[in-house]
Amino acid sequence: MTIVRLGYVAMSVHLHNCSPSQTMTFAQFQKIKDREAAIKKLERIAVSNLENCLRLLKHNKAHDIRFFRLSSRLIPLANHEELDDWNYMKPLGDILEQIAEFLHNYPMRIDFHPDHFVLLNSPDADILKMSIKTLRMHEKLLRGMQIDPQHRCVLHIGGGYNDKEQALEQFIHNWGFVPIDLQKMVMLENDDTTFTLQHTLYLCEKLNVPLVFDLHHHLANHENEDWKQHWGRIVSSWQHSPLPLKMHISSPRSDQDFRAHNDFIDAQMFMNFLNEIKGTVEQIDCMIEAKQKDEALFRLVRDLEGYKEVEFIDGASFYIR
DNA sequence: GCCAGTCAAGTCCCG
DNA sequence: CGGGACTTGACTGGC
Repeated sequence: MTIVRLGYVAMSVHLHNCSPSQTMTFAQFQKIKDREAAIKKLERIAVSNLENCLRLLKHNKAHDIRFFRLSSRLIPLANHEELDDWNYMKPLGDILEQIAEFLHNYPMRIDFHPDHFVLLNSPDADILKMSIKTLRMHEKLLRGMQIDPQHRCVLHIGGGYNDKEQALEQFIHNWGFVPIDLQKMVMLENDDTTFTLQHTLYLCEKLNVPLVFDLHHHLANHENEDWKQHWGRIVSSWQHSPLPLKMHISSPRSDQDFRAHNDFIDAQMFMNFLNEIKGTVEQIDCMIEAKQKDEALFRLVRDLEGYKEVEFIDGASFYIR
């Protein structure tokens, strides 16, 4: 028997005017002559994004959802080199406190997936530096929400740079330059174009990092490997984590456009997977990555109600026997 | 009010 | 080596 908990990504198709990713580009920023006023505008956007996050968390509570990925675009231009003097955390104290209080009363697994330009294996020192800076922003936000930062940021390994083996070694080299507290935040995910499950396992085992298995990516990018042969290693990568094993679940948009995310999740595909792994872990948290966001989660729940081996605990988690 | 184009970022592909 | 595609959601500008 295994407990399965479902989550979704960053925004809701049901909540209107509730984007947690409102933004301002650097070009727009520069057009505002009064720099102080421009920074004030950035701060208003960031506060609004976090207020919308709180609305989303309340929406999650109303639907029993206890697993959620926050947008990584909460603070526009937070890491821009021209805004180094801006203390972006200063105006966020109050709203972060409100989120912390909400999460204290309704515990939820919160994590981040920093954008794909956070590259810890870059051979370019400036890109590595910027990546570490972005991880630091995530760490500050987690602290502000009073969330233990351990294993909250899922990253891809990074670029292939014409030599994957070398690129993996570069990751290990660069890891030494990542502060220990930021190392602890990281989880690694197999990607759909470059680094396969085996590549990712190699790094995860070497660096003691949990592996977030993305089944869809694996199907799009593998070298004759069967994920089932490696499942035990995936589970083991979580043995020192305070959090349950985490996965990404998505369905292909079409055979022609296989890598793109579908609006919804194919329930039969998901059940086939769960039937393979049930009993191997106590609990598994599945992040639903679908274009229709929370609606895809709700539809999946409805579809799963038809399976006899599924017994629902609440609106977003169930036992599978 | 809608649709097409633009904006961020770094990688990768093509010529 | 340079330009364009890729990806994603938000936003801007034209009509």
